Amino acid sequence: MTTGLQDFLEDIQRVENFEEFQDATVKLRDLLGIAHVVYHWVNSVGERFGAGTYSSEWVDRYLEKDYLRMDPVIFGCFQRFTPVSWKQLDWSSKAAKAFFLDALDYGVGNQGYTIPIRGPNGQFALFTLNHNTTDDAWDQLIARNERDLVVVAHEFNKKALSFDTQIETQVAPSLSPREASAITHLAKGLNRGQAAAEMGISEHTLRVYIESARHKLGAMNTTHAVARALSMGLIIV
Amino acid sequence: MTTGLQDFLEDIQRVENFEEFQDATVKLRDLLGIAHVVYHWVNSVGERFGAGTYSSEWVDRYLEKDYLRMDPVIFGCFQRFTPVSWKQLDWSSKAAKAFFLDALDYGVGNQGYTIPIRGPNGQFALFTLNHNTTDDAWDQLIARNERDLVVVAHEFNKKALSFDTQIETQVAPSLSPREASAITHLAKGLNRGQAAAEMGISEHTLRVYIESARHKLGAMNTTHAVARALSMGLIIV
DNA sequence: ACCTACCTCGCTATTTTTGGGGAGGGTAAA
DNA sequence: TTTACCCTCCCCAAAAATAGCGAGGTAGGT
Repeated sequence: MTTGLQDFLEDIQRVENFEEFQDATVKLRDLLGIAHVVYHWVNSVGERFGAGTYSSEWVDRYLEKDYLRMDPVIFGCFQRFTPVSWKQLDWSSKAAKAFFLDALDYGVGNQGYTIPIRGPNGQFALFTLNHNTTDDAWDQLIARNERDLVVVAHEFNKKALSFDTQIETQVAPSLSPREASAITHLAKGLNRGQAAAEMGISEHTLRVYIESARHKLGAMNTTHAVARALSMGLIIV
Repeated sequence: MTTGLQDFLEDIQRVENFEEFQDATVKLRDLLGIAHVVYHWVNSVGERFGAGTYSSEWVDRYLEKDYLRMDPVIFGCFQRFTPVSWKQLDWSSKAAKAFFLDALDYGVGNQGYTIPIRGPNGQFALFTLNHNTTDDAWDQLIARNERDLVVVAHEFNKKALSFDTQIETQVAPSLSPREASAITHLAKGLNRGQAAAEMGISEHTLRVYIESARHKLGAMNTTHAVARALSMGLIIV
């Protein structure tokens, strides 16, 4: 490691509660000499957990305005695995522009670098660095720390997972092989008749699988069941 | 870095074609002194790309038997972000046991460590180390290299992405805001009436959004559209 | 031996979704 | 200015999915 990030990793591993987790984001921010460091996640039922150096006003506003659904950072990272610099993202929509200006108003810097993270049961988390500086300066900072930051992000996520017992308790229901196939075929776009033919069973039987899968998944209808199975990683389309 | 993995990272970055990519897996295997190193991915349309040291017989058999759909490694990693040792996975089902024995027959070692990777457009890739040894020896090897391996896996994935131009060309269709909301509500389990009420529009209008989203996504029905939108990361439930 | 979970098949009636066809007004880029 | 895409609303008939009831057999674990 080229910077003090190696030592910082040891620090993260010693973190034992939320306050220390929060402190770690502050420490990393100061270590890198930037404006903000933020870790936050959204799980499959929309619950949230986050820590970071954004002002609480900005966090509140973000939640209040449901920016989650128009934030290009969220959107872009949801589609990638690789870390992104914010300027690579698509800010062309009206909503995105308004969001960006609003963020600046609340003290968010113009440059950002976000590492997306995926976890169990559809966990989706982001680890973000933010600062107010020029493109060049930012690129250099990122290039210098790119590799280490991936590791740091992973360690943050590991810690966060260890806090939230819910992610353990909220265990994904297990589908039987036939249930999983049935749902998989539906997710591929087959209707019940086609799926039944594909599985070599009667449509009636297929329906029983769908129903029981629906109940296991706590879904209100087939579409919901497919969506839940997908985001819980129970099926692979 | 504690081993020669640092140097190996430089090697990966110099890789320029598939053969060199393949060679890199062999080199890493020898560097670590283990039986196998494998990188493979599955994208949202089920196409595959892989490189590694498994015998071609095993690869063929794996594809032929559609083990993809019962392999606990795939299944477990699909639900997690964190790397897993194979023995942490659930091998209790009949199918899983048979699969494991079959794998051993084809020269796959009893110990494994797999790092799941998520990419754009629902890309899902795995980076796997495999060996035939005791639990203790394996745990030690992993503990020694854990952190570096994450970085190595990322670099492999970055290279793989740079090869497959398809992942660039197969650009995810963009949904309009209303289309995205409509699909999101359906994915949450609302029916059309409820979704329309939620969005404050008539059910007829909602239907137009669903239809156009369906066409954009190339989906055969609503359930398919939701499934595609989800796996392409176009909506966040 | 019993219980549970899984797999398979059937019926009927109701509700929902889908596939066609329309129409008008707005915004934004070319 | 034209073109294109987005948002909004409407009707109708056919197809599909759902809710509710039923049945029986197999395999595994306590």
